[in-house]
Amino acid sequence: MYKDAIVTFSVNEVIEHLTGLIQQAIQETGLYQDVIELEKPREATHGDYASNIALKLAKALRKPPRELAERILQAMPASSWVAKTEVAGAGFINFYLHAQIWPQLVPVILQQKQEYGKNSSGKEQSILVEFVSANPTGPLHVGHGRGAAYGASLANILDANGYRVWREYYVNDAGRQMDILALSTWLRYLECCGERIDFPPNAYQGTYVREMAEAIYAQHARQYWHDPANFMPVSLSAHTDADAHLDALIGSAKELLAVDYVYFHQFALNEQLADCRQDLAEFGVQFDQWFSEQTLFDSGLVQRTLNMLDEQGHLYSQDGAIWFRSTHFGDEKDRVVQRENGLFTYFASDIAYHLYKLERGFDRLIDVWGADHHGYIPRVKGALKAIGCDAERLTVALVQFAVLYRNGQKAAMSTRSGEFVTLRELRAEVGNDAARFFYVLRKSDQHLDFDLDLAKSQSNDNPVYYIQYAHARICSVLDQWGGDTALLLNAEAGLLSSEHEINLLKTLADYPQTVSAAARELAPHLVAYALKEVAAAFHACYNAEQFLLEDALLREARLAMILATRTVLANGLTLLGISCPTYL
RNA sequence: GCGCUCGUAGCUCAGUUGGAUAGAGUAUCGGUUUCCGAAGCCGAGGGUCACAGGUUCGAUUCCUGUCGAGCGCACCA
Repeated sequence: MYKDAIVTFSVNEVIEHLTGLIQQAIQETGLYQDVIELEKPREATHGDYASNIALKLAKALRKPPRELAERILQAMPASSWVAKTEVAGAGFINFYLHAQIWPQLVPVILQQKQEYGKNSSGKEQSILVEFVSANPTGPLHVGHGRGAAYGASLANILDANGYRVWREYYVNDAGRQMDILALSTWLRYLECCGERIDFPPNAYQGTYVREMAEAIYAQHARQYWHDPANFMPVSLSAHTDADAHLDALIGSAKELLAVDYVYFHQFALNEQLADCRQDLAEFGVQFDQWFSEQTLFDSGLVQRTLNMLDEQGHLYSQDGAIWFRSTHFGDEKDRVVQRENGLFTYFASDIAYHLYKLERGFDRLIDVWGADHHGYIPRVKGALKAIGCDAERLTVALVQFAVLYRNGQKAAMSTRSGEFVTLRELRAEVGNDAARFFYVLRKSDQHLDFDLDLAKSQSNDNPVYYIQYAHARICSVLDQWGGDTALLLNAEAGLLSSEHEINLLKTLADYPQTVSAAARELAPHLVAYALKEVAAAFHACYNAEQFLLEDALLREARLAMILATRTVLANGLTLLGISCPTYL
């Protein structure tokens, strides 16, 4: 019986117990309040938990809150968990718990191990998290890195909350940007052939394009050569529209190369996708599926989606294009789905993509987008509504771009110009762990100032080491002890009673609530902050108490406590995709 | 011009159904190791929560306005 009590002990239980006490007291006094709130006071001097119930009731009853609080307290049944109650401040009821309830948590954590902190609130609902989804037209940069770190951590957190999570990367392999990349590669290839090319300024400038061209030239020599005079008769002049010029070049390339154009297109796509995949894998970011935009066209789904919209009367023609009447669904203007030249817009395939996500049976969709796409939300949700889907099932999580600072100045970031810091460079400089942690330490919708010089020169000051150091310290102590950690499950945790010990145990007790809050708010940064709290409580305890004592009972109790601490640190770091080193 | 997101300590940021004396890191200053890892711990100073109104027992939090910042307003993705 005692054993059962141990196994189920949690903060949830404590909170339910306390709200139950309040509930009983309220009924006893003949009052009524449907929702009973319990909060953790900021100040330790305000108890372990506090209720504002009297303040809430005061308004309706037109009585002084302190007087109501006193009445409620009088009627409250006694509890073996509660050491003291008091009325404080404007009319708060503060609860002070017996410190001895917290050590009960230690064997719970030691038993649950990597399961500690998880819950089943997701009820096996399936949820698709789409993130990164950068165009495969060049290396990932540090802005993509933030979306990757956020999305991957979020997916892990949702998984820990009992959702069935599907991680997906949407590959934009069908659009104009890919054509520009294919063209860029071919032009660089012609340079390899010895031609002098007037390389368009709005084509991809990065050195990786040259590298692809060189690889193709090394393998196929002049097989794809064509005389530039045949397709670049006039260079770009002031009165020419740059985009039109680029499109004309793409058209010429397709005409001259014919099927060989597909080779360049595919080569560039495969190359960049492979690079991207490897980069993310090294960053600890894995996907269940890389979803090709092209397949939406090949399967006819885009056309079918537009037909659905058309049948409902949501499409119309104007100026030679076909428009979706998104203004009927909350958007500020109507949007083109098929251009005058017959090509579908990105929006058209995106509607099809979102429809298909729902058709695949996912209960919920989360899109992780760069915050610069926020204006895009109303039209996607509007389109879902228009084809009869529940747009509420889609949540768009916006991630602000990381703003880079180099030499105290904002660093330019443009894929086209090739002036950007890649994710790979960042990882090499500060390490995967520091990068992952730094990315999710901020609320995702906040701008992130990423000082490269600071990150590079003082990577040891990164807060991730504070947490990893706590983990390593524990490993070190347990290692010096040398005993069998499995035996610590039977330790007399009840011997833990010092202020530092209790404080540490409370941070461990809070961890499951953090995991569920992080899922509810789609906020991995909550986990990062909670881990800092755990580490801080541990470091303080470490400096105040000795672990490797002569007294076997107390020694094992404390070792059990730090083993539990290590478990929580490891569980949290794992959610954030950060390693748990045994030494630093 | 319109829309979205923001404005918290010198700096970078937490603070979530509105709660008590607004917190942490960093930087600055002062302590701390014959002892399990000092990448640690303990302490000090540092604030008109951009500004002005409003809602109420109570506002950093909700509403309105002003100022300031970023982003968006394509037959690009």
